[in-house]
Amino acid sequence: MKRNTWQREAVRGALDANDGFVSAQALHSALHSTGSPIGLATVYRALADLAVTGDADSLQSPEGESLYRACSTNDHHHHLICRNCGLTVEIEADAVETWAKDVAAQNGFTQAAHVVDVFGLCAACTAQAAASAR
Amino acid sequence: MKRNTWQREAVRGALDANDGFVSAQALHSALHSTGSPIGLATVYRALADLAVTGDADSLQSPEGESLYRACSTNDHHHHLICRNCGLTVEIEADAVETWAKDVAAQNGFTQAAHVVDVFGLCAACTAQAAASAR
DNA sequence: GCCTTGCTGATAATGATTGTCAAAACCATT
DNA sequence: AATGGTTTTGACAATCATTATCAGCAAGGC
Ligand SMILES: [Zn+2]
Ligand SMILES: [Zn+2]
Ligand SMILES: [Zn+2]
Ligand SMILES: [Zn+2]
Repeated sequence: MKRNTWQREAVRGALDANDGFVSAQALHSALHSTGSPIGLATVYRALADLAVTGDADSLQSPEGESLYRACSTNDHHHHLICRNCGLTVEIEADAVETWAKDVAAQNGFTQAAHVVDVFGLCAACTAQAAASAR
Repeated sequence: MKRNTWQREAVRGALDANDGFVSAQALHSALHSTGSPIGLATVYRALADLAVTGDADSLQSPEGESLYRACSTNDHHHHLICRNCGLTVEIEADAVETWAKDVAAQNGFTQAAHVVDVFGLCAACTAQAAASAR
């Protein structure tokens, strides 16, 4: 049976407190900075559990790191992510869903899954970059 | 100036000989099995170069490993990949291109890039899986 | 409160990738 | 073809994220 521990709650809470996608390491650091003595391995385990149950979304950063986020819905959706500050916008794209399904079927593929993420610079970071370049 | 070495050619050749996406480690093993004494670090460097120049496509496997492939075109495109045997189909999706651009612009994002990959089981692997399950 | 058993955390282990740097290979020039 | 400045290579160490271990702790049913 699955038990309830304060550690699991702490990780869930830390995820909720973060707006963008964060790594397990970053979340562990954040928890430590608030005085929590939670272990790193436990953070990894909790995040993996949350991802399995659908309570957290996960994706691979372009650098190959696993990032997690507590999204507002557990329905299938995608993300628009600022590569500078991590600001994340949840996006739905029925057109992309059907396209992915169709392209797989047309090529004889089954059990299709897809990875669709958009990375860019948010308006604030764009302005900041322009200012510092001046 | 960039020099031409047999190592670079060997990596390019090994990539061409492989139909699907392969990891640097796998490519190094493949080269070794043919008797090539090329070093692992060199394979990593060559692949990084090929990716920068656009001669190779790269993506992150769902497990976070960097995979490379020599595609038939250096134009922007995406991939449908068999997660069992690695069979890869190059796919174009103008609809997805415009969608990605639009969704970024509508949210004030600039310098947008996107990651779009479809993973599944190819027809052959699907049949094989069905047979072994019987 | 007791007991069973899942959970935690310090630490070691793993595995991919990158850094180091002396030796070897390129290549324009002589 | 030999020379020399520069780049590239490769063996190895170093990093870094993630996972495995495993003894001790604690959640929850009794
Ligand atoms: Zn931003
Ligand atoms: Zn989708
Ligand atoms: Zn296949
Ligand atoms: Zn595209």
